[in-house]
Amino acid sequence: MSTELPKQYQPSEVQSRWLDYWKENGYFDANPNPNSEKKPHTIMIPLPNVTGALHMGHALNGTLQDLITRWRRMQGYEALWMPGTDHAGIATQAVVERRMFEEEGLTRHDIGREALVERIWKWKDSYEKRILEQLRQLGASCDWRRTRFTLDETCSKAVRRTFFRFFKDGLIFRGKRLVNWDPHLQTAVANDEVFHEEVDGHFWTFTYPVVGEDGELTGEKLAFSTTRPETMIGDSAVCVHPTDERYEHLVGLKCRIPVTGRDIPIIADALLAKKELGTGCVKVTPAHDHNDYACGLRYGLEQINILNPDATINEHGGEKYQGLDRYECRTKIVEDMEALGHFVEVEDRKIELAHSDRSKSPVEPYLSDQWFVKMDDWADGKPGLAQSAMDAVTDPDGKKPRVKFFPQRYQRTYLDWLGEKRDWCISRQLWWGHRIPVWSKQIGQIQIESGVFVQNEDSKAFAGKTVFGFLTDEQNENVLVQERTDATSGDQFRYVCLDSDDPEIISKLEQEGYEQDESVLDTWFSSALWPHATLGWPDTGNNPPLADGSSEPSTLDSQPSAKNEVLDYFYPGSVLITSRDIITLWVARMVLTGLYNMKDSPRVQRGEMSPQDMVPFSHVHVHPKILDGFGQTMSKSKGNGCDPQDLIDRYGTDAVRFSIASFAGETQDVKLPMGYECPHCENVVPQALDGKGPMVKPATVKGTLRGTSEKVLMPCPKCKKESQFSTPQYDLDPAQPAARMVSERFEYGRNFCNKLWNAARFAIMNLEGYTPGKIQESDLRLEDRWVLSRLSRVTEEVTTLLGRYQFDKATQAIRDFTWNEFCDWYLEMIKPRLKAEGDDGAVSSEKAVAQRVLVGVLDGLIRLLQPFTPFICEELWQKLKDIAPERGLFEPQAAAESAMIASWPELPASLQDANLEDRFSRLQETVVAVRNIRAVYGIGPNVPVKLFMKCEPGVAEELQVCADQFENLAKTILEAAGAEIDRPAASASFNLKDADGFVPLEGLVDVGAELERQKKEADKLRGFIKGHSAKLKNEKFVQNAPEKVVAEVRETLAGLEKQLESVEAVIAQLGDG
RNA sequence: GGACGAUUAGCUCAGUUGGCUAGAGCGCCACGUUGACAUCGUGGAGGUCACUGGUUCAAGUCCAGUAUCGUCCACCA
Repeated sequence: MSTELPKQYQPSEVQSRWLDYWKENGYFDANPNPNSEKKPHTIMIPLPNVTGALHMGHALNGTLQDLITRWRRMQGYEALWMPGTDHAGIATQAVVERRMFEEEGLTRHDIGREALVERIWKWKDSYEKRILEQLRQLGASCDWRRTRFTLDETCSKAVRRTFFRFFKDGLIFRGKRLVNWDPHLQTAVANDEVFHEEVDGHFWTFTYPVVGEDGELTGEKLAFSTTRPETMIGDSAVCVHPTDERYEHLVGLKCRIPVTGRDIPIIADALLAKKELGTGCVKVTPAHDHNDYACGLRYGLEQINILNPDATINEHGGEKYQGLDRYECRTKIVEDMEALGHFVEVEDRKIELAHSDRSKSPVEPYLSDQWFVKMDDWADGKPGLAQSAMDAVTDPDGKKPRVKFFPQRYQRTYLDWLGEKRDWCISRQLWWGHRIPVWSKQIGQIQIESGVFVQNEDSKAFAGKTVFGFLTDEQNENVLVQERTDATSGDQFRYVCLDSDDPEIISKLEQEGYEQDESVLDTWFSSALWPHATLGWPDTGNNPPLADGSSEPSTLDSQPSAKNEVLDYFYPGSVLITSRDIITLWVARMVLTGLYNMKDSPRVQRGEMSPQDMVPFSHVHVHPKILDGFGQTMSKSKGNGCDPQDLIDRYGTDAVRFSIASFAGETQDVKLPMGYECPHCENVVPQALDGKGPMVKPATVKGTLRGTSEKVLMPCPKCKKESQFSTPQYDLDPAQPAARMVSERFEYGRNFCNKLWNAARFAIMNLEGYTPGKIQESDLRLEDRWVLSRLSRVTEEVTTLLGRYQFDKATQAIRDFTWNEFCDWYLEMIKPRLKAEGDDGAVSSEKAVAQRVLVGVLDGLIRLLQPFTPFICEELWQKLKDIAPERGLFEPQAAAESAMIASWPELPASLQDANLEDRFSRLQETVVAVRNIRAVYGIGPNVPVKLFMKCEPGVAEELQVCADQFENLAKTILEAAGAEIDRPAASASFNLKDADGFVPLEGLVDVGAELERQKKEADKLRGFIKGHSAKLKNEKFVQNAPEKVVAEVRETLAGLEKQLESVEAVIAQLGDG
């Protein structure tokens, strides 16, 4: 039989083979299994955006999810890891629009809604494919059959139903919101598409005349400052601080805007006005400033929009200003104010002005109509959506919290944000996304008295918005009709909300003059539904279709009633693994929509679960972020990202996974110094800070990547030859040489895999003649018992650590065991037995035992490692199966078909033997001490030395038992051990806690050097002794410290003194010559 | 501005409820390639635990403050 394994682990050969094997065998698939002992374990992927390829953050996120999924699967759970991608409205549309503009000079208005959406679908198809492939390459054991996309039919149904339910429950309202308006492109831009730039501006101070209670000017003037005088047209108030004595007497009066003649109230608001700033008085323009808007809501101020979409002044400017550009208007107003005698002064000032990323032109805060979901509680005190999600974490009923954060500190982020209960603006003026399922037409108009709101019983919930009437179309349960009046314009509308995409209903509506809302829903609206939508909700009568469109066969043939078994079985989910930046936007919303939508699901109706328990996951693990070598977030705009594929190709998937897991601790983000390896000369060019080195600095304009496909070629600083520099932002041109990313930190994982590989290689080479058989306790040697004790302990530890999501510690525990215990000691110690020949060349009985324990331990180790490094484990598992298909500790059993479906190791705790481990460390310390002496005196490893040990008889006996190991591990003959031993002449010595060792080195020992060495040792001991005895002399310590601690110090001190005594004796002898 | 986190060896990080001599990996130095592994082995050097106070018998660990760095959120008349 050939057991030839290459000397080095070759990941690329192994990886594709096992990916196919796992897939063919359906090992990743998870199916409802309610009638078996198996329990479900559900993880929903934090759906990656189809904006671009995956980066290192995804690699970390994916590795951890796969680790947990594989672990739980081995533990016997029906483990589902649900994959899928997010349409990512703004980001994706922006990238496609930008590319289209740069390559073809086209804007979306040139090609129209339908054509743009079609183009984005094509983009989505290509990137979704790439993303899923990247995940596969990482070894992700997702149930790929169930892959979902937020715009697919299953998810769309969930979106429509949720919106409809919200609408019906009065949770959806229409309101105004200030958006960042790009007048050039005539579109709203998201916050992250806005950059701030300092521009030269002016800071004017003007006055408004005060109007008395009789409506006449009092002669007093109120001074204020502004950088945007044109917004005067839209002022609704002037605001001062409530405790500002200068203005106290004016609050409640009005003042007049000189250029329009309109009177506005003088109000006092502590949040808006700051006494010490400027004149202490500020004008309030709710429709054109974010702070003023909030103030306007607090005081019920009129919101006056003064701009047309192209940023010219609208009808509110009156004859004088209407039609002027906002900047022309600014000049005009300044002139007019001056002419009217209300100008005080002007100074030049640098102003931080918001600019649109796309058009690079200034954006204006612009009041627009938007849809909202109410987050606040109900007027009657019934908890609203936000409160329900908070309760799931804080557990007000004193039961177990239903959602728990790991690490716990992150629950604060979640609670603080939800606690604000801010209404959720769900509409976006985009074309890529779920269209808002509401059709409307205007049915009239009523006059609304300026500045006064029409109040009704929902006033708290709908502050600033008004609801009139609520009709339901009784013939269609999926049609809701509502009539509402716009609180600012007085326009009356009838809205029709549909939970249907039935073209017949829609065309009927449109015939009657109804138009569908142009906006689409916020991306987070659909991703909030991810945990239940992917499982087929709201369809509770059928299993969700699989990704290829086929339907999943029922697993419950006996059950005649149709039901959605998938949703029933896998919801509520188990754990969400994500990064901290979406705790609010995503995690919080998944909890609240999950509770809301699932509160009346079949399991609740059947009484199996309470509505409060229908949370999407019971654990949230928040993992660290990946940073570059300078501690900066990796981002597109900085160009410092890394495609995980570079690392996978270079180090192997398992190495990348293992390294990543070892980085994932509870506190620190992961700093990854990276470099680019020149394909010509292999020189590694370190990644430099933004713009200061050979880092790929993608062509940027004002801080943002131009998402073009242009290839950047850069010369290597050493060999001067050009190559592409890899980045996740570009697809590498295969025709050009590429400098791909490397990072020393991944050698950790690569080296570990290689070590494991070689340990297994050694085992396999020594398993010739292996026969399965029961391992008798009495046949076990010291090292066997020790390795089993250690394996049992480590297994327990890793299991606990994974349960707490402490991946760094789990990784370290496994590595330490594998390398420093299994390889360094156990394998070394069993070599003699493996070499022992039996009679007639047959396998000797001691060899047979060694083989059985070895293969049993290796088997356990591979299983322990499978979730971390699945590929190498599968490879070794299969190799091991060829030579030892039946194996195991104590009782041999047939090995599982695949490592990934083998059971998670559980070793009896009775194997753990602290006393034996202590004895073993004495052996280790002795061996190390002898090796040390060899190193110090330059005695080669093959020159035999003798060892004398002075110690208690009991210790001596234990040393004698493992005497053969001294020879094996240190080429050392234990000549004698016991209390009566004296230091042989011309020997080097060492001392342990309970023994002194002497190695006679006739002719080899340099007395002077040895004396030096021992003196140094004595000094070290004296230092420790001083510290310890000082403690004991301190009465307060002896009085106050726990007895146990005092006793420990005494014991240690005694030991140290004894050791010092031995060393001093040696020194005395050496001194004598 | 608010919240959270970090600051320990040249680098990247561990360090449990305060308690024996503060650890690991990489890098460095010396030695070592005939049988698992040079992606290796053996041995070694290397730390004023950011700073200043405080609590305590005892502080890397707890408290207060300072400095620097980072993340998220809010915002910048």
